[in-house]
Amino acid sequence: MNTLQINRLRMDGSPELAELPPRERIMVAARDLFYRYGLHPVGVDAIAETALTNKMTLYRHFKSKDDLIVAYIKRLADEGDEVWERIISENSGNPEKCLDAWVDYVEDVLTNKLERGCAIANAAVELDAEHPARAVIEAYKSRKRANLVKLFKSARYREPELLADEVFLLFEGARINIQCGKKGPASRLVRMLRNLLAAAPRLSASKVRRSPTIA
Amino acid sequence: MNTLQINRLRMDGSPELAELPPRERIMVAARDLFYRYGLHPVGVDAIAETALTNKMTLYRHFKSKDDLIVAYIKRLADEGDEVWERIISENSGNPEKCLDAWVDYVEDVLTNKLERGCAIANAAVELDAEHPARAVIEAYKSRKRANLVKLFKSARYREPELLADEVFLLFEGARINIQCGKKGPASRLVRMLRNLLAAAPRLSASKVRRSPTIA
DNA sequence: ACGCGTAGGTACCGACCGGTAACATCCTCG
DNA sequence: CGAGGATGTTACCGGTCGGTACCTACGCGT
Repeated sequence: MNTLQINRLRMDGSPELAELPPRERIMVAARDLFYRYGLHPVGVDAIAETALTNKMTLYRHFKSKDDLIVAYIKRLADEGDEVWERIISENSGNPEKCLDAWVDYVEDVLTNKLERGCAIANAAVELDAEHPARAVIEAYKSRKRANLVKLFKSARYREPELLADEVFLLFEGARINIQCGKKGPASRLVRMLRNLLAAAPRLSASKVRRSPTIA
Repeated sequence: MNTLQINRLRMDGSPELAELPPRERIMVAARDLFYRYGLHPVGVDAIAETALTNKMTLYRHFKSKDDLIVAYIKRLADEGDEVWERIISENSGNPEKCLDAWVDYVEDVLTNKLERGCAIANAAVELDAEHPARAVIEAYKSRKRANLVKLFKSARYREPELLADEVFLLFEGARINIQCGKKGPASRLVRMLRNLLAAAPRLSASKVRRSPTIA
């Protein structure tokens, strides 16, 4: 369709893109197009054009479209990890602040007008069971869940594993459900999350010498 | 014996598939292929062939692939509604039994070896915002959530809307997350669900004359 | 000045896809 | 029996897709 035109409009306003090295431009373009339109509908030509280059250059940096998809997923996973690390470091590992910051982040994600679900989960829906990107996806998702467990432990929740499962599934559910209507349960997740985290039972802090940190 | 298994049996030996009318054969084939491989990767030729017919007959019953996709989604939605109605009717609208039966159904779904998430949610991931099937999808998902609210109300939960949102998102999250690894939080959803439903506060039953029913 | 690696541009290939035309066949019902 | 409608079969069209060959042009270090 007019995929290219729509996207070129949006990319025009970014003067920095033209100054990035070709491989990076391709990554940026792929990230944008794959997320907005899905993996299958977006062709390599469209990515190359959006990246202000051509298909040949794309194939000099990625040996196939599948290879580019793997790189795309890895990039997403890296960015997700960075977001988490930033949340931890910006709050000096203080569990309460981290919790608040993470919920704020969730709120940001869910209220984003362009939200179309978790790009990684969406990719999992589109990719068949044998695709090399699946390993990256599974590792990432289990890492995310482990991060929550660690945070809940440091916040001294009584059942950090259970709480992590719950919070994780709620978030995942919200991100998939938002694609089935913006006014559904997803729009109420943040409130649920704050209530849940406030109400979940914790260990008493009486025996703690110093305030625990997650980092 | 849930619907998935029933349907898989129908596909496996496919003894009766050959005796179905062409349009129905196409619907069965589309249902199987679309779910297993996604909307985009499955071509109309493949569907026709699986349906023991050809592309021409397919196009005599559906004016386009998109039209077939809409019919596919509608069929899924109808089947989902039927599952719910069966749960209600088979338990005579008794809220407690309905709750148990629904959780059992969830367990069936999540432990099915072929589980690849909610077919309707997966379709939402693959379809762009203007696709005619989206209306069907949104209506279905909001109906599912409404069903839960009604059930929780009749079971006299204190906050049926909140609980419905929570349970709904947990289930949705589990079905998407199972595609990112079978050993993740999704595998523990059923236990979470039973605990949640057992622990959630209810209204006292003192003033109730007769046992309430959902139907 | 030179050479070399990287990038841009164009043209092309074979495969596949959604969709259609035209025709043969079969079943049913009058 | 005969006619009409639904189905099967083949071939085809135009477009797109992933991927490649080939050549040019620029930049950079020596």
